[in-house]
Amino acid sequence: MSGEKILLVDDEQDIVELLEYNLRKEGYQVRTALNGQEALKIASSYKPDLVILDVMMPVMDGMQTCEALRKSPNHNGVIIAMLTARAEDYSQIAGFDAGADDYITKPVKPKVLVSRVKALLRRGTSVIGIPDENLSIVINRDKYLVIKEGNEFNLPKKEFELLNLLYSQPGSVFTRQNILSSVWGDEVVVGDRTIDVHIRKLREKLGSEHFVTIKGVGYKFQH
Amino acid sequence: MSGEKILLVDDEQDIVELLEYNLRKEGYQVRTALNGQEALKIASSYKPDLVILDVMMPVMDGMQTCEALRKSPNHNGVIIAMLTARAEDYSQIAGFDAGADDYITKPVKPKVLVSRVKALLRRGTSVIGIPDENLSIVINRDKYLVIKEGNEFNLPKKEFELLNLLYSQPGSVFTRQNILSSVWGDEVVVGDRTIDVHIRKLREKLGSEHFVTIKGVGYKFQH
DNA sequence: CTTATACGTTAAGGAATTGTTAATCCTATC
DNA sequence: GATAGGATTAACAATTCCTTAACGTATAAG
Repeated sequence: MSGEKILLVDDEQDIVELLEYNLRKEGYQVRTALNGQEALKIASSYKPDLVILDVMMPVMDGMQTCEALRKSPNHNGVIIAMLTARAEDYSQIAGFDAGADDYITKPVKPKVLVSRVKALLRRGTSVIGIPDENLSIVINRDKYLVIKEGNEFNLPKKEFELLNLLYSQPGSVFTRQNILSSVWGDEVVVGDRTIDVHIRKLREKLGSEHFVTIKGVGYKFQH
Repeated sequence: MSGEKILLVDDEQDIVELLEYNLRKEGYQVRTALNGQEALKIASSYKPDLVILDVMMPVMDGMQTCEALRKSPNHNGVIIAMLTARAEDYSQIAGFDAGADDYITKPVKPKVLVSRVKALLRRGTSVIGIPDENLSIVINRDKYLVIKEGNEFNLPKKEFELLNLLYSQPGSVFTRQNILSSVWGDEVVVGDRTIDVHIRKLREKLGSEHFVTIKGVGYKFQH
């Protein structure tokens, strides 16, 4: 048994206990949280492989939590499963769009959940990368900080978000369209050269070797 | 649009057509089969990235097909989603035990299926990135990279897309017409020598042994 | 051998995309 | 409402890449 780490987040104590018991029985490490805020706090030190998130929660709901996790570079590659009582389409789609990997409807029987978890982790483990070692550039999203070779930088908002996006999947190309909708949002219209100018500033501050242009396609970050 | 290959297997013609239409609209390549036996036959040449399998089918059901696919070394890493009208637990578990990656209950609305497919492939593509040792040339579409004997190449857009097309079905011949409409699009008109020049550049960079001319017909890629 | 047809090669021009700079427009904060 | 830092734009430069034209080569048919 591999003992992958699972973070289980639901505001209903009964459900949490039931599912926790069943997951532990299968050999997983389990920690729990009662809302999204608590979940994020735990996740930052616990580094779970899989997060099971209830959609309906007080304080911070599953969707918000999911987005927060996806945006955080500390949780790169984490698998997220959403748990909800509502089987309606729009909520499923919203869940996936927030970056969830799976969507499980409540009530869920323990055996079913365990099966689902197994399937997710089976796929996931091959993805989970080698831990980052001496990376020259590190992002601290909480503090809105970039650390390059020990020196801290304070980037302006847009630059930071652009960096954060590219950094979230180092090596992968983001199209201009991707970048626009992630950093600027779909409704905003900005000129053609706006992205370039921000890229330029990042190159100036962090070194142009990290930002690769794929002409006609987009940009990517590399360490 | 990435154009991953999906094999859709269901014995109900109506459902197949509906889902096929919706998946194609999202830019996926789709082929269909009406039972498991047919599915295996198609899969062996088509090499799908994702197989969507109905559980209840004549001739060879989804479970058997799933197991067969998992056992076959030709379909290493393929993602399998099961589709069934029954939401009961035991069938879900049986499905997962046969090695399915996801489980979708019918009736499924097209939008929901598409979301599910996206989530599955999102996770899947990052797995595909691990180079297959035996292959001298590997394409990583996310990173817009070609890896030849461990060395990474950054190809210009058109060259990359041409390679990507030929590479999608190694050994199969693509006619000039095929190539033009896939890489350049149907409305664009380009001169007679344009394709040749791009092929030449690919041969220069990756070795001419990989690009075979079939005179009067077209080109094919071979490892 | 000649001719026709399809593909190969090369280099140059132009088209398209991106880089750069500086000025201007915002927006939050005092 | 003044100010400062950030965001955006416009104009132009630079670069890369795509396409083409012209010519070369190969193969098969008459």
